[in-house]
Amino acid sequence: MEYNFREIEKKWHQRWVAQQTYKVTEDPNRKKFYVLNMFPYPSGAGLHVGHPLGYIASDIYARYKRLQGFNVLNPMGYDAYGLPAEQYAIQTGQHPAITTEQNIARYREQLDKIGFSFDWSREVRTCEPGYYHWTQWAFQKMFGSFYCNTCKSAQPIEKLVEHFEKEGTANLDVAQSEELSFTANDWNAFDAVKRQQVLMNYRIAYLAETMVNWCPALGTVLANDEVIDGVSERGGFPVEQKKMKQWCLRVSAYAQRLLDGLDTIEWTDSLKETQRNWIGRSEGAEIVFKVKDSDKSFTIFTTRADTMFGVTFMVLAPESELVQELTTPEQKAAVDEYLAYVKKRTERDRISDRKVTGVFSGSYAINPFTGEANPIWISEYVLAGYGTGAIMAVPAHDSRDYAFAKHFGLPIVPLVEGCDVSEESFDAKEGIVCNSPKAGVTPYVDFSLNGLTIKEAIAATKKYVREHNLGRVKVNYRLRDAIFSRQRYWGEPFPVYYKDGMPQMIPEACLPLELPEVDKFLPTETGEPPLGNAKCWAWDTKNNKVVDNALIDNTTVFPLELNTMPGFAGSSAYYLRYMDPHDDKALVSAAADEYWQAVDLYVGGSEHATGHLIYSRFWNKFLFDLGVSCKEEPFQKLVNQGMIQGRSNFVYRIKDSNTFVSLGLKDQYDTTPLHVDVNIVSGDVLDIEAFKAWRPEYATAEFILEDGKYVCGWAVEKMSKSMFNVVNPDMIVEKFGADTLRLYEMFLGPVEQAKPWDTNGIDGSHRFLKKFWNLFWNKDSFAVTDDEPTKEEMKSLHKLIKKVSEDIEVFSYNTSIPAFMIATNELSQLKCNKRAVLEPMVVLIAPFAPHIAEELWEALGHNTTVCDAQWPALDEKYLVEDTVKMMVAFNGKTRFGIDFPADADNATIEAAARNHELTPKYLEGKQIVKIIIVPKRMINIVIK
RNA sequence: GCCCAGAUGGUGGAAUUGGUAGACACGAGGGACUUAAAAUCCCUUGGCCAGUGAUGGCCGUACGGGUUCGAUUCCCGUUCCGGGCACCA
Repeated sequence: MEYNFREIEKKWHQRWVAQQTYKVTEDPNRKKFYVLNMFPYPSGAGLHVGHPLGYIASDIYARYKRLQGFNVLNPMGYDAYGLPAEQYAIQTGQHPAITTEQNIARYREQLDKIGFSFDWSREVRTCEPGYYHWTQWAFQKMFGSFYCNTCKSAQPIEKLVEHFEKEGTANLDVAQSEELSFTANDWNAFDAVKRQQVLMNYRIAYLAETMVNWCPALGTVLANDEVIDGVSERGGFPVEQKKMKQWCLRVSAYAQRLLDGLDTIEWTDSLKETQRNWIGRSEGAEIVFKVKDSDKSFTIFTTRADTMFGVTFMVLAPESELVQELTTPEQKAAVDEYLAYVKKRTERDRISDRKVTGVFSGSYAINPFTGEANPIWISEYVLAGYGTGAIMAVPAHDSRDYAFAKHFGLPIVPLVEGCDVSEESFDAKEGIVCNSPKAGVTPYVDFSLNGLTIKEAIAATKKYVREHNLGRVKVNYRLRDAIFSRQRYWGEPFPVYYKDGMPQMIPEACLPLELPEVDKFLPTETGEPPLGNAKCWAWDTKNNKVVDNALIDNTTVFPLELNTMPGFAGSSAYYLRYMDPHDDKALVSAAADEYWQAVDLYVGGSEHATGHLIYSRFWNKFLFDLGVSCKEEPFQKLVNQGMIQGRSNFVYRIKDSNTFVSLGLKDQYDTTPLHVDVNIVSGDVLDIEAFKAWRPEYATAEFILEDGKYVCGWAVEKMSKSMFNVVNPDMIVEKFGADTLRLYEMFLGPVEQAKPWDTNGIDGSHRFLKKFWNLFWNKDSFAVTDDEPTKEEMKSLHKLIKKVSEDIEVFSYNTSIPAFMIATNELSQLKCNKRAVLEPMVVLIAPFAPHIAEELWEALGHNTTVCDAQWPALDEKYLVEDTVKMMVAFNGKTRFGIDFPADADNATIEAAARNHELTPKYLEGKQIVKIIIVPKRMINIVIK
């Protein structure tokens, strides 16, 4: 019987569906295991061979865990909201829901061919009301919560109101946008609108006028992680800074917990490092500087409190509110001119040319340590969004301050013994402090830092600042709050209406608030987001329903929010929804959450390090505070699959001709390399007829061949349509079968590593499956017998059990596949066709190649699927060797191995080594100095 | 600039974590079967040198040092590639 993969795979796909083989239910009697892939955005291009890599890797793990007796949750769904469907809608008028539906159908068709063990009954789509119900619900909960720094958790906003009623802002330690100060009496005197405004300062989901990354080409704002080098991540359009009223999530409140949580999870060091950088914790001090000849003062943030005696000027961010306050009338014209200049510059300009620019404000600040008056400058190198938007400049020990001081001729005072600041600043945090005044010399401070190390000096200064009320010790984070509004159509609508200009939540019982229909997907003529085109988009508070805009009276019927939520909203808690996907009472029931806990193994690309993987952790921590999720960290172990790159092929056209020259001869001509479709190239040899047919202009092409062949050049590039290097998994499945594809993708290299796709090697994997098949079949008869296997055959099997079990645990599939090949070859040479060996082999290969495993399992006479089999147990006794080969080395040079009984002791080995008849050649005229025996490995004989 | 991870044949990659470097696969070369092709099977395949030959010798894991009886593996320095952060005070 031949290995007919087409029939086998078709048969088992049908049977798996019919028998619901992969449906899972909570079962308290079985241990659970939750495997998850980052769900895909269903793009119009369909899957290429790179996409399934992570799915295959995790599917192998899921199947393995199941064979080990775990109740495995391995779901799949779609991150269905996204820009491409919306842009397609703008161009063609086709509703994004239709585009998305079509793309999902195509994805599903492609995924089904590869034989995954997904429980499709748990599929989620972020764009379905039953799903985004809970996205909206979570948003409302965030709106109704504030973050308490003392109890380190989110709390209902009502608690904060209670606090205000009793003591105003006294004794308040909470996360907030600005530090407000009012009494209980003040609060009680505020009207409803004012109270709402105040509460906005504390809510975890809040509306605020903020500087946003505005992308005019896309017509929307973007989050920081969606902007790369000053251009949009999608499309590469320029991004500018703009002040807009936006929904924000107070992610920054969770900065410390996001940082601490990293120590409790099994992620790669590099990914944790990326998140630590992104969170950007820095410990320092906030110090208050008084303005000279004024009652004003302002606060700066520094991590180098030890450099107080080296401050020679101050700098404000151009966007800082202090700029208007501190600019003197004489300097106003110059400052205004500078501000206009800064405003013109985009984020990209700032990054590309780092010119030293700035202007003097006219004011001076008094250094609280020395009493010196330092000029206050304004410069774009100070960022408004970090710290307090103002710094003290210490040019001797900060390279940016140094460049500024040199450019504007400001003084530079070094503070570290032996440092040379004539050419550049001394930024290192190592050395002994000098140049601080002797104790008692200034009327301002009564201590000196001279002689301390920098670290000691920082600590001493902080202590002094705290004790003398000059400021406070402060931890700052680079992590900013997430902008949560997008001016788009194809996203979750906010369950929010506006009354007196203040947002109100629609009642929880009325969720989900469904996305309305619009005639046009573009922004309105007045510049409002696409939802401004909706005719029926107003909230009737009497009847609690969406009604026609014409009914808006602002007494009972109010306008609804026109923005929608960003892409990360729907993907932030989807792993919880998979636990209980059809629950219409809760995001996830307590029982389901209690059973599945959190994702045990999460597989996906590292490109989500500062996006989805931060937002999800934040979102989950919030739900944890609410008691919805029982685990604080959502993803216990995370594996980043490497990207599969394309391997492009090139042909070389001789300039101004239609003649193409083969790779080896191209240097003799003046040629232009052109991408050629990799599907008409095999082993870098061009199929000339297919090439001529590929494009009309090549129909008359001529070729200069080498050895009768046209050899193409190649390069590794991103897999993309424009480079003609996209390899479609359907074609591979059609030609070789899904099992071959699965095996080959895993064999290609370590899962975590980026690697180019090269279809050429796939034959090897396919051949292996045929050999494996042929262990069971002899021509057309099933050849498996019940004979007793030999020890040697059992050894082959148990070596394999050991290797494969160990490899799967550490995701090292690329080395277990060779182990299968070796075992198959050994058994094939031994002509082993015994059930006791072959049956466990089928179970071992089932995670990797499930279709062939099912077929053979059935042929072995089982009437259950191989998925319900037991992972074979390792019996070490078959691996114990009778003899051990010890390597013998003379002065470190390895010469040969000698077999010893496995239980030989060192004395026996040493005696044998001394007397061994194989050694005289090396011992002639030499003397043994010592013999070192490395247990079970090596006898090292030192001779003289 | 700072942080993280790497560098092994023609190619993808192994190496029990300090013990015979190059498993396995691709590609290449040779052979068997065949009228032929496909398919299948077998042999060779890091480099250099010696030998008719079995075989033997030397070099070899980016580069330069070090530790060790012994280093792809550990330590120090250099170069190069990839990733993250970046006027973050």
